[in-house]
Amino acid sequence: MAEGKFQSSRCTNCGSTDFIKDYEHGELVCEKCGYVAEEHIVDRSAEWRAFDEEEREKRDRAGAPLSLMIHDGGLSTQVGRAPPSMDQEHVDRMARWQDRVRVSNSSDRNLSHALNVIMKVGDSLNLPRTILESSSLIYRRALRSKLVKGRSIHGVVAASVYISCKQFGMARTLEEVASACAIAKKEAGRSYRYVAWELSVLTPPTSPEFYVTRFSEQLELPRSVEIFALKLLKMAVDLKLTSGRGPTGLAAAVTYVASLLAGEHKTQREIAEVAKVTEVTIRNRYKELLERIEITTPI
DNA sequence: AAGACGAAAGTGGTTGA
DNA sequence: TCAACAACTTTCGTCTT
Repeated sequence: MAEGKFQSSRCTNCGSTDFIKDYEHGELVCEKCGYVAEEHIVDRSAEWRAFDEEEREKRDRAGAPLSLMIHDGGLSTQVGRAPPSMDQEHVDRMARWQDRVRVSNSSDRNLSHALNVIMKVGDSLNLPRTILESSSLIYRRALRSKLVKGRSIHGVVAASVYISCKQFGMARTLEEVASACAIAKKEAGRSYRYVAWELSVLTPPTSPEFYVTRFSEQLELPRSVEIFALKLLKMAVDLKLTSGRGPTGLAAAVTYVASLLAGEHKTQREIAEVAKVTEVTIRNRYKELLERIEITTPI
């Protein structure tokens, strides 16, 4: 099994046991040397469970992969935890299921259409299959609860995708999801609040740390800078500097400071661009940070 | 000249009466 | 429904490197 490889949590390059997760690419990367220990961990859904012996044993004993039906109805109780994995077999099953319902009644046609949209959105947002499957389950629950009636399919798809991104800690903003669904942010937001409320799905705000990882990657900053930024972020959280603040602005600010102090200087403009916030916001955030934190030179 | 700074006014969303 | 509010944006003049 591919998962087995992942279990040896020692870097084959330098022997370190410290790994960090790259959510953007679903990779497990050695903290010391940057060696990519395992790719596509998100697709295999290994990263959340690989260090949990009990879970792994359970799965080993069960043998076959967990069914798509299992997390149906269980979403509201699974907040913060990743649903079971999905492999090629699941994708095939989903496709077959999609084909099967195509000719049936109106709600099945609606579902079929929505699944197509979800696939496209997932493609343009670079989302792993696990999230797409989870999105489709949320959509299906919304459909069953008659939430789609009188609303646009795209709106409910946006809500479903956004909710499952949040549940998986996948850093995607509402704006990005909305634009992938070709709808306005306002409509996506309305739809998201409605669906989340009606389905009683708890969605904690996306943690800034997921954005830090993503921005560092997009800016091609070295791993050390990202790690430093995460440390700064933790300080900010501990100092309660984060409440009420947008996660992207915060992530942008710590990324900026980290890049500065690590001698890998990026301009406020560059960071503002990938973070989709303004330079002013970056300045305001990091000013607050510098007022409260004694910066010691990193590395 | 580019980057950073910060003041001031404007925007869109939330909250609470 | 409306006003107050906080976070954020836009714009722009000024300072720094």
